[in-house]
Amino acid sequence: MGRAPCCDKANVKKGPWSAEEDSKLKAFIEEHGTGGNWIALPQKIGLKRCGKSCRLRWLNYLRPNIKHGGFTEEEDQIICSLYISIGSRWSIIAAQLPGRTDNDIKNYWNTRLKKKLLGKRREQPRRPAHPNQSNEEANSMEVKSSTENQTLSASARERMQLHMQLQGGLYSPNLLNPFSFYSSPALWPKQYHSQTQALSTNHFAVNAVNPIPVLQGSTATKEELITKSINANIIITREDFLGFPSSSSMENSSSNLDSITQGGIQVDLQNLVFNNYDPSLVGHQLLENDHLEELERCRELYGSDKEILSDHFWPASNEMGYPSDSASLALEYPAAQLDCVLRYEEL
DNA sequence: AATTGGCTCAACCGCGCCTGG
DNA sequence: CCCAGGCGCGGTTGAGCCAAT
Repeated sequence: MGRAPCCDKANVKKGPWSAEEDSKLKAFIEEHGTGGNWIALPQKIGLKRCGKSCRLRWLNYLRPNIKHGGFTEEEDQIICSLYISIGSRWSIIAAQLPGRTDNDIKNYWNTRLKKKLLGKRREQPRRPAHPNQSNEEANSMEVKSSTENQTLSASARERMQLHMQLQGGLYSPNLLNPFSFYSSPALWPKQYHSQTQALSTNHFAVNAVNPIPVLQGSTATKEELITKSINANIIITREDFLGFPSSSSMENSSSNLDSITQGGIQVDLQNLVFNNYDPSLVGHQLLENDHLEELERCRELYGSDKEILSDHFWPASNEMGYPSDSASLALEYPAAQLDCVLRYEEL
C-alpha cells in the first residue's frame, strides 16, 4: 500500500501561479503567518492549491528578500567549494547564501555553473602526472579513469572531476585547490566573520582536550551539524577542531599543512555526519610516512590499480564504520579515493 | 517566416525524516 | 514503541523563450 496523497489531487490546481493567487498567499502569510500547517493553509485562504505547492511558492518566490539570477563570482566560488565538499545538499548550500533558495542554486548549478566549470576541462589537455609523461599518455589515462568512474554515482563522478580539474588550476587562481576558499578569509561571506566567535565557542570548544563530548552533547540536527562543521572548517584550524595537532600537521610546513588540513576536512566532515568521529583516526592517515612507504611498495607491486590503492590507503575504513569494499568507499567517499589517486600521481 | 533544438527555471513528485498523539 | 500526518529535501519535468538554421 502506497503513501496517502497529501491532498486531493483531483481538486487541486497545478501549474504556474497567477498574480491573484500570489497576492492572496502573500497577503495571508504576511498577516497571519503560515500557522505551522501548510496543508491546511490553502483551505483557509480559499486557494485550490496543494499545501506543498503553497510552501514552495512562498519559499522560492514570494518570501521577502529573495534574489533571482545575477549570481556573483563570489557566490559561484562558494557554491563550487561547498558542492565539492558536501555534494548536492542544496538547502545547506543555500543557507550560506542569503537571499538564495535551494531551488535557485540547484537550477543555477545544473544549467550554468556546472557547464562553466566542467566545460573548461575539455578545452585543455590533461596535465601529465609525471614530468616525463606525454600529454597523449595523460589523456589516455583520463579515458581509462573515466571508464573506471562508471562505478561511481553521477554526483560522485562530477565532484571528483571538479576536484581534479580544480587541482589542475584550470578555472580560477582562487580555486587552484578547491579548499583554498576556506583558507582565504578575504573570500568569506560577511556572515562568517560575525559567526566566528559563536561557532568556535558554542559548538567546537576551541582547544578543548577532547571535542567528542561537545559534539555528542549537541542537540543540533544532522543538517545543522553539517552546516556548522562547514563553518567550523572555515573559521578554526584543524588544531582547534581536534583539540590537539595531528601528527601530520606538526611535521609539515604551512604550505603542506594547507593541503593536509583541507583534505582532512572532508574526512572530518564525513566522520561528523556519520556520528563516528574518532580523533585518533582523523588526520589523513595516507599522508603518514609509513603509509607513503607502503604506497610506494604498492605501486611497485600493483601498478596504478585504484581499487587496490584505496584498499591499502584507507585501512581504518572498517573500524570507522565506512563501507569495507572499495567500490562502496569510492561511491560514498569519492574524495577519499581521489586523494589516494592524486597522492599516488604525485609520487 | 517557419521550424527546430537547446536552455532556463518554476513547479511537481516521491521519499525520508521528524514529531506528536 | 508504533503510527499517521506534516515538513523538507533532492531529483525530475515540461512550458516558454530564444537563437540558429
